[in-house]
Amino acid sequence: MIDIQFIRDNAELVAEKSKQKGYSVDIAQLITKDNQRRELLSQVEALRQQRNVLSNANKGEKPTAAQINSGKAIKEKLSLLEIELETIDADYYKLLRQVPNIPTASVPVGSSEDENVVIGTIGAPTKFDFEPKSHAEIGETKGWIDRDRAAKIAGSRFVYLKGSIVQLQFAIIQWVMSVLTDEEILKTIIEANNLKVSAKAFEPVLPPAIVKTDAYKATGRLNEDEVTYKLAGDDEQWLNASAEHSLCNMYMDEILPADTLPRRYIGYATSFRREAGTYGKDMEGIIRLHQFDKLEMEVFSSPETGEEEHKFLIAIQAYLVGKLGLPYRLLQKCTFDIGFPNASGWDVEVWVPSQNKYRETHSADFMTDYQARALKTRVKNDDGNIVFAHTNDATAFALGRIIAFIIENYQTSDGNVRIPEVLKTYMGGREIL
RNA sequence: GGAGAGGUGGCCGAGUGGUUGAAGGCGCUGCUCUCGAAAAGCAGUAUGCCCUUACGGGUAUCGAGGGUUCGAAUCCCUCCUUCUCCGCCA
Repeated sequence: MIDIQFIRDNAELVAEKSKQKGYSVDIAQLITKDNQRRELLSQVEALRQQRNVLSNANKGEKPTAAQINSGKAIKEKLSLLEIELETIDADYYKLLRQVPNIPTASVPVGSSEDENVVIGTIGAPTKFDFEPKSHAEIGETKGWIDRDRAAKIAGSRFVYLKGSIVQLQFAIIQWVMSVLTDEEILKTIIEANNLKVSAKAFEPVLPPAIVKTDAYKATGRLNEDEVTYKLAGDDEQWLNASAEHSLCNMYMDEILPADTLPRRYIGYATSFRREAGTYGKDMEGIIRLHQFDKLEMEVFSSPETGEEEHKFLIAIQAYLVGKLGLPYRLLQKCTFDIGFPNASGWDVEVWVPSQNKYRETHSADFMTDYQARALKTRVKNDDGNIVFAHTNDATAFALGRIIAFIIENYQTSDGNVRIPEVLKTYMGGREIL
């Protein structure tokens, strides 16, 4: 949610920025409801005051009939106004929640994903002196990916992953954990990118794979129609569509002392997505499945360091992909593409030989205080002031997809796949998958 | 899954219908005392929202939501959750 006071003071700006993100919001209507709400609220509170005065007047003694009658009169008036307030409240919050976050100044304005800006291209597209195969082809030949039997057991868009690539997945996990918990490595990334953040290590987390409705809604990421699976029965519970969805709400309704920030987490979770309406090349192999494993970074920080943490997470993503030896490019997403709760968003796209183009593997999302306001995650400063925290999340690796792209970029003419240098120690020193 | 007992402020803990936003203790902050510290004494110490330039005032919150009542932390209902025992299991 956005600060209502900010909307009152900057109605036109908010309307304009919402439009740039591709959302139409009736700010005028929101302001009207806000005024009505406050008017009614003061009436209700005045009545409640009368009620409190009356009931405090004769503590310990029996009230007179007259007192009871006037109490009853207040109660009747109050209940009518309270119902009215409830209705306006609902309208007000519904409108308020429709207002997306305001992009930061550096976000390019654009009206489609074509207007995302390529900030840098690192490494050249992999060259082969043979016709490269798709990861799906290689995976099937090697017996690494079995979609047919998974379809029989689980349905479409599930797989059995088998053999070496399973070990590869665990090698990636081990490597990422070792990088993100090593303050010396973090320091080198910070210095190389001229960032003003602490080198505090990330804490590894295995978060719940299931999220309750209220907690999920507060993240702003619950998408019932296209993404999120609801558990059967009466339980108000959903399957996690990303580790982020049970990480970002970890401190829901809490106030964090400023000197404990930033709090950085590296979460690992199996993620589930409906993927309604997707089609085409991405359906091949393991690029887009209903179930995949993901390493996700999440950072809670003070407002002062939120944007710098965002840059830090992007720098870490670049470090990780670079160390893996994959050709990639860095994309700053335009206003249209950054997403509803985002103030800024960047993607990493890795070169995919079989598709002859770069495909998204990572995204970094900076929410300013937008998500924290809905979650009521706050920071208590040393001077006692309380403000909303800033939240950042960023992919460390979406494992299915990154494995697919490693396979494609590291394939050899004899049909094998080399193991990236940084992962060899986690694969028993082997050279070939 | 079954049975029982709980959920009160940063923490412990009192409180079963009327100055209880909440005793008392701990912790924390400030002041007094001291060369300094400790001890002691005094004062302060939750969060949201509304009004207010400010000082301040109002209102709500005792796990969450609803109900009863002139009046609810206290009574009733539903849900969530913690602990203990049993069952089952990795």
